[in-house]
Amino acid sequence: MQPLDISSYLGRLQDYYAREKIIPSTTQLSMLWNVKARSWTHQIVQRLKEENFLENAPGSRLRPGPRFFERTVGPGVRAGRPQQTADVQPELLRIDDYLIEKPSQTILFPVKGDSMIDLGILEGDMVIIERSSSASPGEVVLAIVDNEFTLKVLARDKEGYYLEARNEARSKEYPPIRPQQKLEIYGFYVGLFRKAQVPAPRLHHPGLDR
Amino acid sequence: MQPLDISSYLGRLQDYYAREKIIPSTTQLSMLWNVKARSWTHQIVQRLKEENFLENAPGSRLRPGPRFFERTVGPGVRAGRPQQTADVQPELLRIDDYLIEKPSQTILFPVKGDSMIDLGILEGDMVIIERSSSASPGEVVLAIVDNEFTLKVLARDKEGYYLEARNEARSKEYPPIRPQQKLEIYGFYVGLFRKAQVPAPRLHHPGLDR
DNA sequence: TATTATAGAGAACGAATGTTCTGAATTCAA
DNA sequence: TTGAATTCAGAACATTCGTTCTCTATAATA
Repeated sequence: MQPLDISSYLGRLQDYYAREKIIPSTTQLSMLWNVKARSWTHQIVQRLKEENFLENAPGSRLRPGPRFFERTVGPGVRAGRPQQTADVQPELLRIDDYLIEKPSQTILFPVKGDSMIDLGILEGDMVIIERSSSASPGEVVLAIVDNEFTLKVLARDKEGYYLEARNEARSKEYPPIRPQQKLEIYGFYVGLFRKAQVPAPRLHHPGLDR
Repeated sequence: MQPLDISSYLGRLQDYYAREKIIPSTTQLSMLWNVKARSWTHQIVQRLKEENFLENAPGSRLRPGPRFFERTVGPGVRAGRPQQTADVQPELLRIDDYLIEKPSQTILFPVKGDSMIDLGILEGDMVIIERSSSASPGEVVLAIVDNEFTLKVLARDKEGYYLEARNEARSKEYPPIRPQQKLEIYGFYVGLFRKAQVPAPRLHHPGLDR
């Protein structure tokens, strides 16, 4: 029921917001969208508000609405190609919602070292930690050992709780950690995210290069 | 050199921003700060800009500056921990900002298989793909081979472009893929995120359990 | 006490803002 | 071909905007 194709306007605005972190005024939106009349820009904004991509902040300014940060999810990377013709409603996902359940108790930590490489946790990754002073064996936890944060798997045997690394290839370098007195748990691992490091730009590649 | 104690103003503004996700106008800032004169509000804003807590967005509006999201870690939490007093704890909602530069050209794909495990890309991860029909050798790309999406490393030799897996342990199962005719690139990998699978809940663990 | 910098108020102004109204051009089904 | 949406443009308006200027309090300093 939206005869006006709003998606191209929304896309431009989303890209703008990613750069500038602000929703501009109607006047500037007109320039961004190449719309001559502010009244028409206003109209488009109304549609975007109806669809919850935008909403009014105090002072009648605009801010991103609940759906503004939705990202489309494609099919599994080994499944078939997406059906172009069939108008399948694309699945949408908000990364933040997906990853974080309790924002107030969630903290991000950059990963150092390769002790958890077998779980696909690499140096430079950001792990998402939910604060908790307790955990169960088998969970990945952020513990405080010797005044340092360390991410390990919580384990337990007859002697009590201890911490295990997950790096089979270099297991000798990461022996189990048994706390001298008490084992302090800072939180448990709920997820991670990673920004690909840009490969060194290789110029002069005609053809397939970007 | 700042005789004016700016921190209380900043604090009110930070709280406001956490609620409303927007930096208000001078007029509304005056109300928020209980300042009668917009000129004085303007002055305070200038100081905040000098200290990089605020900055000007296009259209002479305000947006958070680089230091706006600094949070002071409470002394109780610190207690000799390896952390500075002031740490930049990014807003959790900004994971999306961190990962995605061009929202309109970005699509998420769930990963199936373990062909890229050496790069820490596991089954069940969500990879972030930026659309592009070209790429450079060495980049991780989402290509279309035999009508299927596949995530591989783009490589090139004298015979042309081909795709490589990254799974040393099972390299025989993932031989290089040489396209029969043309190699279609769908986009390139810019990052990923992962939700930890919850371990089977083990009940009745007194003490350390949650 | 006299001086001076800081903290705050008030008025004023042009520019930009959000919004509304009217009216064309275009599309599209009846 | 008629008529109705839809899409866009232009003008208009009251309000708010950021900014600047001048003018008091207050506090600290000499």
